[in-house]
Amino acid sequence: MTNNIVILGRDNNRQPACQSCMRRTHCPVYDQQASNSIDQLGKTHIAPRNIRQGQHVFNAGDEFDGIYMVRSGFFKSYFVDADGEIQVTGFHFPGELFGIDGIETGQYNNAVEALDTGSICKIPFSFFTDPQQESQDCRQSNAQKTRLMAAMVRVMSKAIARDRNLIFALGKMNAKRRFAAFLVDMTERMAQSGYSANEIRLCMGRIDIANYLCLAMETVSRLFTLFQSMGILEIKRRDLVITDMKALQAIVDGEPEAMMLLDKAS
Amino acid sequence: MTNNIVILGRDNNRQPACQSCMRRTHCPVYDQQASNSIDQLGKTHIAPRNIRQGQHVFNAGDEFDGIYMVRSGFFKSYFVDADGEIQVTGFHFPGELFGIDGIETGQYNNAVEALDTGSICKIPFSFFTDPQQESQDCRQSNAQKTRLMAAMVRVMSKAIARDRNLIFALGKMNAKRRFAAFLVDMTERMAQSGYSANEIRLCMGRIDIANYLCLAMETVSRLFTLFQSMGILEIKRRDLVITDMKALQAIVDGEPEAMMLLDKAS
DNA sequence: CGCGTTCTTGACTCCTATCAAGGAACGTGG
DNA sequence: CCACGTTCCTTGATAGGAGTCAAGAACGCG
Repeated sequence: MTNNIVILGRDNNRQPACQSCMRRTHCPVYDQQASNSIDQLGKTHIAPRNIRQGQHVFNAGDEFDGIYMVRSGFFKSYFVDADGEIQVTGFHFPGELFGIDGIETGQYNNAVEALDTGSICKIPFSFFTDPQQESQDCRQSNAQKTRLMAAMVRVMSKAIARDRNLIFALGKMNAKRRFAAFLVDMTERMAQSGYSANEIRLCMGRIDIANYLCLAMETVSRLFTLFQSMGILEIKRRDLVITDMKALQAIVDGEPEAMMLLDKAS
Repeated sequence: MTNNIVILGRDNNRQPACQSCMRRTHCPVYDQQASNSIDQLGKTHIAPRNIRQGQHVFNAGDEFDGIYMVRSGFFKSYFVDADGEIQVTGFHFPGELFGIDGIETGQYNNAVEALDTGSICKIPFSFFTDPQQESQDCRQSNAQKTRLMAAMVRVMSKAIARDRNLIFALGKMNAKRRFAAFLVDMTERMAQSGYSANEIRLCMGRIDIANYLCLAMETVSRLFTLFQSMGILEIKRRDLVITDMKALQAIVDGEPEAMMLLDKAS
């Protein structure tokens, strides 16, 4: 059951998976400028892997051996603290990368679990450390290594920026604002992944949302109800429609009028 | 007043600053294996700069042009949010690096301010992007670039790990535990910087501590008093002596007995 | 010494967690 | 198709932790 790797497009000998990948524009390996080296990469290394709901891409403590890209489906990262409690550290949408943490320690710090059926690509660590094996020419190797390293720095930089936002949210925002910020983040990233921004199906349950935002599940539920009563959104189980994005953004920005309205509605 | 750059050791023509730097073992530029290339670096680029209390190393929004190492003194990072409120994002001790954030956006996201008089080294961004200018040989250039990139990845990785800890602290710890974790972190890093671990002089005021931990200043003050009444520490203004490190660690770990004692003492 | 800054302490309020119960959706098996 | 159990979600009542407001104390500096 653990070995469910499927190499798409191999049986019928089509072009390598990378060429036809919907997410190639976001991929640090795929380079539009130099498509022939990519062919080689695509053929030799990048094989999508299908994952079913609840299955783990990797567990915390597993040896670090590359970063991953989401081709389809939704994933969550979490770790288990000393007390044995789960802490959700992020959600991953199609086109996004994960698994960069732990490059320093040599093992992943988080577990990553599929929220529904999806598929992912692994970019092996060897791509970053010894791209020489792909090309013996020093100059070309150098360029490629630099490009991949730059990609990695970009991923880490984004991770840092995202973490900083979360720190700010956890520390300085109250529950309402934090929740609003979460919704805006979700809609923006859904839109970036090619979905509708206003009408989305949340891929995670209330418990995961609450855990991620460091709130009680009941609080999250109440906030959905409150926002709905204010005409900001419509929620039915996991189906979400944002009806007043402007108001939502005003809450995120902490605009006094918006907060007043919120307090009155409570 | 802004141009207070001092190039140490230039007037009397001694060996380059890097060679005699107390913090060279922590420096990503200084490489024990290849000292001759370092000589070159030290002579051409790395010049310590003195900073007085309250002065800024850089401001948020300044163009990113390198990362910094603390040679002496203490610094704090902070940014100003949309509401105009300050958020302290970290403290920097001798031997530590800062300024890595914003490499992606091309400008620093945080301002960094000296908490007392100190000195810093800037490692110019060009070191990371074009080390060719240091050596024309492709192979050597490649090796050097890889080393520096690896160093940068290491710094970013550490920043991510530190941020994750803070996220966990903000989200899942109550004020007492968070405060205890802060004290442990401070003592550990002071020890790493070569100071005593038990007896330290806090380089920042209550307001900065409170802001960093996302607590009210009054709460921080009360916690000092509480911990002192329990015999865990002695505090007099900014002079701190940890008298029971074991108990402090027990609070950080959230051990039930320790928390019980805390609640009773409140 | 007087003044401003920094820190401490007290009283009170409010936000959010917790505890508890009920309701709605979903899968499964009869 | 319905009964059933399970999971997920909602809603209400209560309590506690940390923030806020306010006043006073200690320290440093001119």
